[in-house]
Amino acid sequence: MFNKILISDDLDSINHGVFAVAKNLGILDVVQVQYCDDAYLKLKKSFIDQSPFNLLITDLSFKSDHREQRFPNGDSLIKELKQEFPNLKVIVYSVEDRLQRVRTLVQKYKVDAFVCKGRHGLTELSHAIKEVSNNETYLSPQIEQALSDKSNLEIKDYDINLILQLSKGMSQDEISHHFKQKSISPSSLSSIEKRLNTLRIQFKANNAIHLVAITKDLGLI
Amino acid sequence: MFNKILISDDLDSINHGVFAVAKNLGILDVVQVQYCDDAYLKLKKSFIDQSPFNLLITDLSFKSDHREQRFPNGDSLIKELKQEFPNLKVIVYSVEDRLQRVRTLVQKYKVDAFVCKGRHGLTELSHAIKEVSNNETYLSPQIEQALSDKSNLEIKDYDINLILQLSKGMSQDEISHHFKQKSISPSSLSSIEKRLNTLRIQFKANNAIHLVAITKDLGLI
DNA sequence: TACGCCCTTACGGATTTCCGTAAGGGTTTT
DNA sequence: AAAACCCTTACGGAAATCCGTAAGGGCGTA
Repeated sequence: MFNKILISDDLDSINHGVFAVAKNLGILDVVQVQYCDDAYLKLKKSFIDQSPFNLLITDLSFKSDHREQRFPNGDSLIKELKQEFPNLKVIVYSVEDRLQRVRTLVQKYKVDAFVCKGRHGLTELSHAIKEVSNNETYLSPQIEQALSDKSNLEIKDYDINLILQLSKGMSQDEISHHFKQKSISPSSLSSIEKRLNTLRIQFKANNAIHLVAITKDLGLI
Repeated sequence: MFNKILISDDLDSINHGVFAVAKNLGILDVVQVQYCDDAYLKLKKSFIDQSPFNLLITDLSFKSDHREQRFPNGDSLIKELKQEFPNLKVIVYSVEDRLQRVRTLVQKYKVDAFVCKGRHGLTELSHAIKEVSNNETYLSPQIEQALSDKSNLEIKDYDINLILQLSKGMSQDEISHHFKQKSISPSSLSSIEKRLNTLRIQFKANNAIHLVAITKDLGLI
């Protein structure tokens, strides 16, 4: 079991519960922060001081306020940490349960567990901590399928970027110019039309508006 | 101060903290539920038994699971309760901080306080309980402006419905037919175009796609 | 009543999106 | 090497959108 862990969540109400769970598992050294930047600094320092944290439990979305932040959300923090401290275990504790989001988190950033805040979030979190301490991974039941099989549509960064530009109000023609300028390929209007067409089919969208609405709901953009 | 209150939030981690706050204020009878339907039943019963709850603290969004629910979210629960038990005080405790959403909650449903879950959510909640017990209302600082002045664009239910249909993939022509069938006025294609045009201007949207994306972000649809 | 104002609706043209076809280039298969 | 395949791009027509103009009706005010 871990002996020193860090909890990062902007909501004070949540920190409450997570702290209790950690203490319940017999973890003595439990530190809490409410900003990703604070989490980073505390982790960095702990490694320099040769008394590193073993585990980070973090939320994904953090409300922004007056404090200027280098890491505006959990995603960016995790990305940096996993590069700098590959041995640090990371558990995501978030309300996020959209498969696409979970998938990128787990596959790209290699988080060790993903627990959904929910009616039994704390129970699941407790399981997760145990599993991760045994070098296993853990996913909340409702998102276990996120990694498996079919639903694994091949959506490339290009596609996401494309839909994102659309959602920002650019016409397909403007996007074409924009891509040409940034030398993103394919950039011809025709190709963009074609790509959007296949995306519409994949997502069963009637038109571009529908496509944007759907992918927004999925958390893809 | 209240002597009997009900807390309704699907997240176990949150209930933790809210419970602590209530107890801290010296409230003896604090009951927790994780479903809106349970909240409704407990409230109903308490009134029948002549020992009514004085206050409901509830979240807005509840994850749906296997249990079929009459009230899928806090909004619908509040709407019903305020009709049936006008004397019951209601505090919303939610991460929601989009002004448009707050506004309809406060203006339409007459909730007594709206507290945003945040870094100091529990502190604010404590304030709110005190204020409401003195027949005052309370809004978290970051949303106080929600009720005041300018930002009060006149967006009617019709407009929201219109954009909603758009986001569901219907063409403007289809929406026209749909409205005619449901005798929603105006229903002509021309009027729909016109209305969308003014909405685009209001929201500074370049086109319909942009409009849907913006209003989705605002929580309007 | 007459006038002005606003809302609904119709119409027409410019622009954009949607969708099929097809040519050219690169890679893989046979 | 030829064939098959995939991807990018071009083109053209149908459909939908965007946008201005204008006619008619309801309502309040002078």
